Amino acid sequence: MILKYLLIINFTFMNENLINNINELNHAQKEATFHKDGPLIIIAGAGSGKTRVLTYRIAYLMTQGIDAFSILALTFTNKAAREMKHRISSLVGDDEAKNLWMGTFHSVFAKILRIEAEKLGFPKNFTIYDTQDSERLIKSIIKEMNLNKDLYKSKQIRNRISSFKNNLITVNSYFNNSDLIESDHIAHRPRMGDLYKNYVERCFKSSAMDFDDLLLKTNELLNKFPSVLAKYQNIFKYILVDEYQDTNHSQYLIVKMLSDKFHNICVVGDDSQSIYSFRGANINNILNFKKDYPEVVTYKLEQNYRSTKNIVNAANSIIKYNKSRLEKNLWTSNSDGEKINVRKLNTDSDEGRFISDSIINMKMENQYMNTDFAILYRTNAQSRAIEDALRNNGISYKVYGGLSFYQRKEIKDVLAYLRLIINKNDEESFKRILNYPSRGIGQTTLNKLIVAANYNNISIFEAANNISKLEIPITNKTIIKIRDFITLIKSLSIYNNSSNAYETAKETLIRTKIINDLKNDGTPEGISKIENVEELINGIRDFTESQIDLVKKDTSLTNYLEDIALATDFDNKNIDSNSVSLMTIHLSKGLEFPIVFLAGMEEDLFPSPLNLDTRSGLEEERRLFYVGLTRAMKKAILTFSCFRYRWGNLNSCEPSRFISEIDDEFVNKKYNIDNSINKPIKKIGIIENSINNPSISKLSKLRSIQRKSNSLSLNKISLKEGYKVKHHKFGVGEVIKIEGNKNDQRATIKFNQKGIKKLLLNFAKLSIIKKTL
DNA sequence: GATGGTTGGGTTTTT
DNA sequence: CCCAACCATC
Repeated sequence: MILKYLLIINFTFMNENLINNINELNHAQKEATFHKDGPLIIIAGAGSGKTRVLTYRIAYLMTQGIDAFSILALTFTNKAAREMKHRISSLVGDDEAKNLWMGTFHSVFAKILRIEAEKLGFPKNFTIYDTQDSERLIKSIIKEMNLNKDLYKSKQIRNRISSFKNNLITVNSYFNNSDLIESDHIAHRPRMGDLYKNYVERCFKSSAMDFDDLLLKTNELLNKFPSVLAKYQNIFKYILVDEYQDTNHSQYLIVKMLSDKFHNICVVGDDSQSIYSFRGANINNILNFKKDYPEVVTYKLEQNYRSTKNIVNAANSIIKYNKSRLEKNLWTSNSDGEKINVRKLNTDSDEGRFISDSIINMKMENQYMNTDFAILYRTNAQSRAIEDALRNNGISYKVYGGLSFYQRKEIKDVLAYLRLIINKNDEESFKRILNYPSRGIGQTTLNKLIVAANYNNISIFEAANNISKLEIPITNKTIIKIRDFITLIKSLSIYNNSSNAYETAKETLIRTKIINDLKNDGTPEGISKIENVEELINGIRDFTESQIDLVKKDTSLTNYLEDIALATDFDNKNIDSNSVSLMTIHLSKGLEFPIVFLAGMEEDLFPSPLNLDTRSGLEEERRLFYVGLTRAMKKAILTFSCFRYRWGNLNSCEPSRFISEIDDEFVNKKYNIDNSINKPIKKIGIIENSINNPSISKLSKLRSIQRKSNSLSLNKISLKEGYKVKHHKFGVGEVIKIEGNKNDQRATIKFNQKGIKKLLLNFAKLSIIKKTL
């Protein structure tokens, strides 16, 4: 009904292309697409076409005379934004689509903050600190404050500050909150508040904002300046938020304020796919949306177009174990497909080998391409064993995430120069390169500069710039070196004033002699560093060249740095590079692949032991599993190993509880039948997988057998007294005594539940939980 | 202040 | 296992 009505009215404004596309939508999708004014929430199950709805909805709004400039669409990744924009361009034309405000929260509001920065006391050219920068700064503040670094762990402190910021707890509100102060006292961190205060001040003095600041300062801006709020409220007449289940409180408030005038707020999400609580995401934002907008209209997209029945039903059967969720019934009219396969392997290397062998076999049998396969895992560290196997089999692959390109040391060093050229107050960049390449200015001198800067309440650069006036006790010889450094930065800065990003970057490499330094290194690592730096420079060239096509071209270094500060690995992704994709399940959100391997389905790995303390923690792990499984279109294969290397030791593992949570009728748990009797360590040598699976190549069998001898000898876990260990039957305990010779070691272990036991290490299935007391 | 070697510590996920 | 931080030496 609605559809008919709208189509008749609007036919002339919508082009045929758009009409044809929209006509393919199902009823619920159409309704959500055509909902015009007022708040709406779209609960969109996995693979239910939410991106299509969002895309068509924006295109549709544009045909209804709504100016592209007044539509704000917030996505979870920049890549998603770019793809959506591209798609909309093809529907309504590039001229209009390019005017849409589209991007991640961080990138959109960074842009706005640059425009409004001065109101908050920041210069327009503020630097964006990534997690590493923040942590380094916190580390140095902890040192300066003479705090015990075992109690004040920089990483933990950063997380805590981050969660303060994401919940809009400023330094002032911290000091007014007795609960927070008390909890830090209990945690033996009475100086937490001062630490927080110092960190905020140092960022300010550095003219830097961290990731959380981009949201916090936006809140501050909109709260403190009603005229600014009004301005953006009027600009953004229609606001759309994708992946709403993963927004944090700070983001929630921004959206709420901006949409307060027109109430044209559309949020899309799936509570079952909320997996980012560790960075402050609050699932209640989606669960309680109705409370904020009583007039909200809810649409549910429940038909899955992505996966087979077996996959959808398996996923449903898992998620029902979660207590808190919105009512939803995901279904599909796709074919049954194959059951979910579960495979048991000996070791993590066998797991990798099984996966790569399977890929080869499936490619031979079914003409799959490498790009049809994804290998997903819980932690980045798991990629190594899989990579080795793929490499040995000559399968090209690409690992996403992990240490990103821009986080590599050599890249950060070059970027530090570029950042300092733009913003001389940037403390972290200054510290990074003051003595890189080595110019004879050491830690002692740096400490003196920091003290002087703090004392005079100026940035380190200023302190170094005024070194003689400040009477810092530094020898003349060193002062000359510092002056040279300052002059270098200043001269590059002047050069940059009349050059684009590419020219400045090239000039920087020449004048700083970084390339010479790397060339002198000569090691393979050094060579790869040179290659990386070259890649960076090429990237900068591409950036400046791509700007030339744009209407508002901006080839400046400032613009480039802004661009990469919020870039992720995905943004540089080469989509048609014929490779198998490896990534964490987190990163796979929003993607789909015909064939998905979920590797490392083991207790103590997935679910992560760090999330098992709370019900909500476990439920989030389960949602993560749900996300992983629902990436698969045709086939999902779960693998787990009996033994896995962890920090250099071979540890025994047990299958993840999630495997048994899948309803039996959708799973093929072959390993149970073939291998249900013997499990002791002596049996490791048998390559269960190869025996059960004739399709695995002989070559691989040979390799596995060769491997076997290794496995056995490596199996002796190097236990020491005081270690905490876990036994599959006796539970957690502590090693009291080790005796016997190398091949016949026995350990006396005091188990928490089952008392003291003597175990033969050759046979006991033990895994190390903690190496010290 | 640079360098090289040792040790101890740490792995969840990321804009 | 892999890194960073620390220490001892030049």
